[in-house]
Amino acid sequence: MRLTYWTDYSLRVLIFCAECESRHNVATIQEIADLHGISKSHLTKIVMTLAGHGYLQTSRGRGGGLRLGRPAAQIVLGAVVRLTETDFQLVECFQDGPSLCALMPACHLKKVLADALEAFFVQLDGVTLADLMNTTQVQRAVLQPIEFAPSRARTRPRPTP
Amino acid sequence: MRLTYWTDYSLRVLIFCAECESRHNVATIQEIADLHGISKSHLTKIVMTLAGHGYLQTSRGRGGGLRLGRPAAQIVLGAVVRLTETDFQLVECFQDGPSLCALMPACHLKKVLADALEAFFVQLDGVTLADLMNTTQVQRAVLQPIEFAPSRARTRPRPTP
DNA sequence: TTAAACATTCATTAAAAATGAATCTATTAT
DNA sequence: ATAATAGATTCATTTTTAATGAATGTTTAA
Repeated sequence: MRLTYWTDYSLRVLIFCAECESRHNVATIQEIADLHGISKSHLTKIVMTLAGHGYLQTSRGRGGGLRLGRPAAQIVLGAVVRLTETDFQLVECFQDGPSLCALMPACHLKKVLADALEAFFVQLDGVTLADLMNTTQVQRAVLQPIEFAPSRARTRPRPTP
Repeated sequence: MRLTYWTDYSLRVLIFCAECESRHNVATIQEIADLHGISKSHLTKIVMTLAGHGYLQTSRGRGGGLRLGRPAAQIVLGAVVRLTETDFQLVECFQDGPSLCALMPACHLKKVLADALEAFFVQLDGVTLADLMNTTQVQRAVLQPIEFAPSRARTRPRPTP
């Protein structure tokens, strides 16, 4: 039960751009990539997805860069996550088509889990990018990237059952 | 944003056992494995985890098998999923220790996502195994495994962004 | 006209989940 | 007793897919 780093970075890009926006600045892919210690080309793909759906406006050439495609207050987190995350098949029975699980179409599990997932998004739908920015600390982080982001710790500990 | 098949099968085992329970039967790992087309040894590990936490009682030897460790009405889905799913790090900033994301500890993202996750579980905490069994269709599926479970379709389509 | 910055394509790596083979141990029906 | 049944354990492997970067192309403004 994770979100992907794709989604993670998508959100970070938006947060970064929202802060730049408030300073009437443009952000660049390079500087965001540097801030988080990932490659420009990888982050570009993430940016392109966001731009393709109107969350960002990009401009090329000198002085180019990224700005929000709409006001931060109109960027709903639930919508972003639904976009960047592509796989919501919580369990097998979420799949369309002929039932794969031998218990299907018997049990209520699918509906129960779908409701839970819905509750997850209802919560996120109540938050906009602007809500995330109500702190001066973000500003500081964007203004002065204090330390280079260390290499990610990717270990997912699985406690012995 | 998936649950693991580990969790999926865990739930199926409980559903199966709940149905057997209502018929004063014991289930065996072998028959559940056969029903879903997976190996006995793999399913055994899943069963052992559930048994180790009191959700199942196992008995060896002839006539042995599985029964619920407590009444179905007392088995809360949220608790089961919290047990079987081991990784709830939605995004990197969920990690303990020194902040990895350069925006930390600035933004509210962690709290927002944690709230959404909480909403997910609140929903699941409102459902018990017994709630899943309120259908005669489950009974039928357990009684007459009509067709052998086909090999799983594991493809996760990722729509081109 | 050059440097900056977005854009695209291709290939690779790494992390984890998913899974099974083989084997051991306990229990009970005969 | 003992053979058959069924859970329990260990070890290794396979699959999947996310994560990532190299290399290269295209646009635009200074």
